[in-house]
Amino acid sequence: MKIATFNINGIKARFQALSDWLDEAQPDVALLQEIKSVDENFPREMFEDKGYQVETHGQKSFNGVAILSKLPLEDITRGLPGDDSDEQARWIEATVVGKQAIRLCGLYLPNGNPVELSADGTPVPGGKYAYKLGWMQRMQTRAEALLAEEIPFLMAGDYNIIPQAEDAKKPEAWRDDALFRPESRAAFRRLMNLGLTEAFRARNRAPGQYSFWDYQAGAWNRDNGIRIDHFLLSPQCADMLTDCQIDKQIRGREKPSDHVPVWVELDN
DNA sequence: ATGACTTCTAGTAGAAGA
Repeated sequence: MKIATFNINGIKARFQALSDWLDEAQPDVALLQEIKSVDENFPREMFEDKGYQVETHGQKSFNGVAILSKLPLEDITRGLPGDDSDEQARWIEATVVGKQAIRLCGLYLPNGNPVELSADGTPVPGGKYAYKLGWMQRMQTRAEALLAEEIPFLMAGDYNIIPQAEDAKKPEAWRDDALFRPESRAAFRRLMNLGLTEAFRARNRAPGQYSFWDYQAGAWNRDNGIRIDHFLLSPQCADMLTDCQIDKQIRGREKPSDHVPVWVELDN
């Protein structure tokens, strides 16, 4: 089963590019982020015509996640548990039913900039960086609950985390950024230290492998990128991993997203 | 260089992204 994640940066602006990529890459499942659309305006028929079941968790203007699947989806839930006051659409779960069922978590982790710190160095409560770290703590709690079930699951999407210096062309430029600060990377490590496998690094140790290039300052032409779109696999899911790749060439096309798809192949 | 691009919503600028 081929499962992909793709931050499309707006479904209206990316419809053609997404459609073309689906036709070529033929993922069984696509986890989408930043659909920037309410559920009613998502062009679901266009994907249903390609054979996908479409489940969205949308929001006006910003954020929004979705799952497209050629295999049946069950037990769909929307929103990351742990804070009923959080209205941002960044999390969707479903169980994809193949030979073995896999619980899918599609996520759009908060960016976290600008970083605002109190005098004691802790994030200012109510600020964007505090929201990011709090969101990651809720994600940790959700991962612990799923691990306790001992089922195959994965958490994939735009993490807005640069895990290591080798995941950025210019790591020094990101030192104080919410994507690379020690607190952000530590929270990502805490997830991995639960026993989750980062699929790309399990298959490829090469530096300079990126999934995002800024629109500005010729970042793509200079290969000035960062790797921030990730798959974390539960132990039972990691057993099935046979491949993980980044569809880098997509970034050089007409009217691209600033992210490219990342995908795993699972033998399930 | 509190910038460059691109998206969204709104309605001619502004917010947000990373």
